[in-house]
Amino acid sequence: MYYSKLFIPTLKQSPADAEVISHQLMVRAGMIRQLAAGIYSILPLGLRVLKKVEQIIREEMNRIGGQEMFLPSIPPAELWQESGRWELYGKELLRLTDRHDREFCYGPTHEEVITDIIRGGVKSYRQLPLLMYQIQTKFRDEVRPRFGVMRGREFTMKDAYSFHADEASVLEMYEHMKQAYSNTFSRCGLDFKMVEADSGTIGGSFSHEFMVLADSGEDAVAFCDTCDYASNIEKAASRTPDPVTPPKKPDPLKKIPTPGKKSVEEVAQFLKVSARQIVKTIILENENGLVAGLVRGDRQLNLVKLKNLIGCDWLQPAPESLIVSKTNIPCGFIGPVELDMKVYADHEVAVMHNFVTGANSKDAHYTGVQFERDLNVAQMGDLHEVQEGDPCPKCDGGRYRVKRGIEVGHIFILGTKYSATMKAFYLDDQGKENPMIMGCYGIGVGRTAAAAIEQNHDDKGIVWPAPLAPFQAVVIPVKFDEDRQRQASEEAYRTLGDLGIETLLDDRPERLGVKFKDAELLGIPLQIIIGPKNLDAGKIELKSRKTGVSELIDFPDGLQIIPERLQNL
RNA sequence: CGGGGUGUGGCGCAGCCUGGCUAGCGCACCUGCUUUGGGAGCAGGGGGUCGGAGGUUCAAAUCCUCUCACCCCGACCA
Repeated sequence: MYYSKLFIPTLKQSPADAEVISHQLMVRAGMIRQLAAGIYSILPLGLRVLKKVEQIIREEMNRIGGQEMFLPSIPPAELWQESGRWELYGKELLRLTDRHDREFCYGPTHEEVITDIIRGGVKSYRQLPLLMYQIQTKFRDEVRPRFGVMRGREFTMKDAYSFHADEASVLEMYEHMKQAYSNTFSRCGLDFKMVEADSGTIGGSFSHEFMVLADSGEDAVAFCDTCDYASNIEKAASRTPDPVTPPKKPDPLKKIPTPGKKSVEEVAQFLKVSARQIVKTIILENENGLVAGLVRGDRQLNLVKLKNLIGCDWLQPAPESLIVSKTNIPCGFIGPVELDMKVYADHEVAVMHNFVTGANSKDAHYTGVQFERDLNVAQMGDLHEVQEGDPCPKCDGGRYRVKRGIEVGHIFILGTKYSATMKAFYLDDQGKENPMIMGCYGIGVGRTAAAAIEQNHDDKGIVWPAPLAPFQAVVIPVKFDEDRQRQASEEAYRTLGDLGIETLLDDRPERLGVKFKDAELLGIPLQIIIGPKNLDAGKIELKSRKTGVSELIDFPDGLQIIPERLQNL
């Protein structure tokens, strides 16, 4: 395409409200424009990239037997009431009312709709398994949209759903999905990790996230430096600590005045002990009231782990006002000894002796606390968040590393959660009715593109992996209005087109520097520079965006090597 | 939802505290001349309800009240 005919509004300066690099560059490169919080217009150049991502996803979904379809973006409330999510989903679900006062929502995900269709069309185990998918606009009324298309409210998502007659079948599909997702993100040129993820109430280890490693990621990924164990930090298991031989004569419980010393650091300094000798007591609130979580002083409590251990519906830090009104103990001095609520202890705490805790009264702490003797613990488990350097739970000698990640894909097995409540039943070979077993699998299309930029950019702009680039090559004449250069440029443009290369011809009457800057900002993998001196010698210049290395090639025959060059980008 | 911040041509900003004359600067845009292998120079030009509403005042971008939008920091998610 001819650059002068396209709408590519590039900017020299970043918009003030763009925080992360991918957002800045997508705006500067003329790919997107913001319309409202978390709502973006996708401009032609941006759409070309999204279509590339979509096409890769399509090919990988089709390869494992996925069937593409397109579901309504605005489903009626009844389906959601039937599944129970009309109430459960909360404010993130954008609710709409039509002229007849009927309720609808803008679909944030489509389990209900697809389950409704499948239950009407599938009656026999012979029709299973099925894998259905769509690529469609979703809307989630996020509390805090940010980072451009990385966390928009309106966004494009590939969502897939599978239906099975038995567990083995869904597990097999799950493995296919892992492969398809790995292929997809590899083909997008991304450095990613497949990690175990919290599967919430569904249980089992059947949930994986695909994380693109990038400093701007909103999630943390913990992975072993030796074996292949990797997990979202929310779920990353810690190694069970070795038992510690108790001292022959344990210290007695002693109440020590610690005026004004609230934090672990303050108490440790004041009592001249290490943070590892202190036990932190964190008060949380769930549907049944207050509970306490215990972790070592140098650890952070992992809320997801504790929630899973308790098995409650929700769990959050209790506000200080609530704690004080219920317990009459000021924050900073709470401890597990004779605390009037259920106490859950991290397994590291269980092997401690002679430790320090709050004394449940203002300006005082206990020393010489003994786990067995002094505490009444409801349950113990792995409750702390792992840190860089912690031992790997799966292999000997391995150490955890922790990095930031962007969640671009998530797969999990749903089981019969929707099929049971929505009565999606099939008849098995005994003629018996069973709920179908389901899996669901999502990829954020725009987020994948943004993640690609986070991983592939430099101070000049985007450096697209060739498979995602809006154009694979750009022909840059030094002066387009000079006859010989124009003819050579157009010939190069045609030749590349014949070779199946998507090419941009920069025919604008701009100075060369401007054309270079734009080509670099846009991140087009290969530049073909056509100038008078090189033409005299029958040559043109081929320059790589990524390496900045340029070489002279014969014109026009040398153009034939370009498809091969692109293979390696 | 809590806490903080910002709204001034398409983009980035100054002006506001201490009201005052035609609202200014850089980039971008239009015209002309010169220039032309790394974001050109000169000259001329177009474009702004100063987020919105109300108020104070002889006079409001500036002060007051209300309101809307957007951004940033904390619990959810592709």
